[in-house]
Amino acid sequence: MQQTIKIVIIDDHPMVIEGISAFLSKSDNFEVVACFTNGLEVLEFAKNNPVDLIFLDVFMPAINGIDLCKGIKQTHPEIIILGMSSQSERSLVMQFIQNGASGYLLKNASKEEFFDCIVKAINGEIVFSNEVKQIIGKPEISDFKKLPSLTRREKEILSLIILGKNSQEIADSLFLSFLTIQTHRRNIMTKLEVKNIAELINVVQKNRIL
Amino acid sequence: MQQTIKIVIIDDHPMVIEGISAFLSKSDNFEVVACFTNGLEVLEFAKNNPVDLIFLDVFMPAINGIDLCKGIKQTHPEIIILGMSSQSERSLVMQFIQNGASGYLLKNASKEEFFDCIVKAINGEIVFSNEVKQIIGKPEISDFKKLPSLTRREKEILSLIILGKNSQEIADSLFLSFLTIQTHRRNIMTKLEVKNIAELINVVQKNRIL
DNA sequence: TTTTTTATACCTAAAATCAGGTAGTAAATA
DNA sequence: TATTTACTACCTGATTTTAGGTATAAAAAA
Repeated sequence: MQQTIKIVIIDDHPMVIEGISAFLSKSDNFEVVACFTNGLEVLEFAKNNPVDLIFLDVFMPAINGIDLCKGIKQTHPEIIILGMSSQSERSLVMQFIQNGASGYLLKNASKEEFFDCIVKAINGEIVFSNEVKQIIGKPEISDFKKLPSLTRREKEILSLIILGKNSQEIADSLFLSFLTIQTHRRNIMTKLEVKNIAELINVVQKNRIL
Repeated sequence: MQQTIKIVIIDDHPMVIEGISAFLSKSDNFEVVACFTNGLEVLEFAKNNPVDLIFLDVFMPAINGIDLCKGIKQTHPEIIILGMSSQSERSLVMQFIQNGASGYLLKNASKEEFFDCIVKAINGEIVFSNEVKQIIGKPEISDFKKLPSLTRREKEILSLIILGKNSQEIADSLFLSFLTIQTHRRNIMTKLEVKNIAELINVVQKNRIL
């Protein structure tokens, strides 16, 4: 008989914490040793306490789940991390795995999926809940292109475009020439390979640029 | 001593159901009589079983929470409905209340907020979790304008615009004249009071048109 | 130090949107 | 039945975006 698996849950929703805890308490193999609604606290906790596995909500107000995953893995590479979110994009899941996570679950996963994923992840597998499997099973062409990086100025202008400002308004508010804005605008759209504002907004939202 | 309050939970996330159930089981006053991940089943259940209060997730894959709320209230006006979601917009909460809901909670609400809201809602109050109170406390001008209704054709064209199609592409795919699309386009933008595509997309997403 | 990136600015021209108008037919509603 | 709404289509003109080019100075990176 092996030891219990020590689990930490990080989610800004108390009810989700309560829900996962309730799930896991039904098995003697799992022990929830800590829960945090603020992601950063886990780093302190892990220094002083053994942790086997972390459930990590990807969308939290204070810190980005992807960055937190990276941070945890840097100081505690032995901890298994499973990402969670309500909806998901293929590219997001991939980014997460690339930052050291061992798997990704959608929050609509069943109890069985949770159990199954924990066990497999502990054994070194990369695991996904069923719906995530479907998502990552349908790769889009766009997923293979690595995202171009926008400069600070480009992001600044992009955010104003998305708010609905036209080039002249952006020029006025940034004290730049209208023509400069046109240039940046063209560079942004060329980089992101879109041909109009609607596509631009779609790409930005899908890939969480900004 | 009054009877227990019979509660139904509707959410497509098993873990959220588990979480709320765990919350509520800590008080003898509450009894979770049923849970559904598919919203429509509740209508059938309510025909044959007494229900005092329903927790209703607003965003579910099959049916829209707002419409479901309306549907439940039509056949069972005596049932208290509390809406839930992870994030929220003022206009959404308002729509929900207008459709007969007795309150709205964000899913990051604490156990205490849940208890408090249930009791007050049962006593006839309209209740909001703390964060929702903040949201609805900051009314925007746009919230006071009631949403104009778009026709079926307009919605169809709107969805294509948002996908990034231009007028000619939309005309081709719907077998209509380019000029007809221009007219619909103008009508849509006039109705929603926006002056370009970016603003259009913002309004559509904010108000969950489509 | 040389090269590349970033930010700036201008020119021209095509394409698309935005904004105003009118108008006929069919369907739904009062 | 009369009226309104929805859908269709066209005309004109102004504005804006899209797309191609070039170019310079400063900053950052190799």
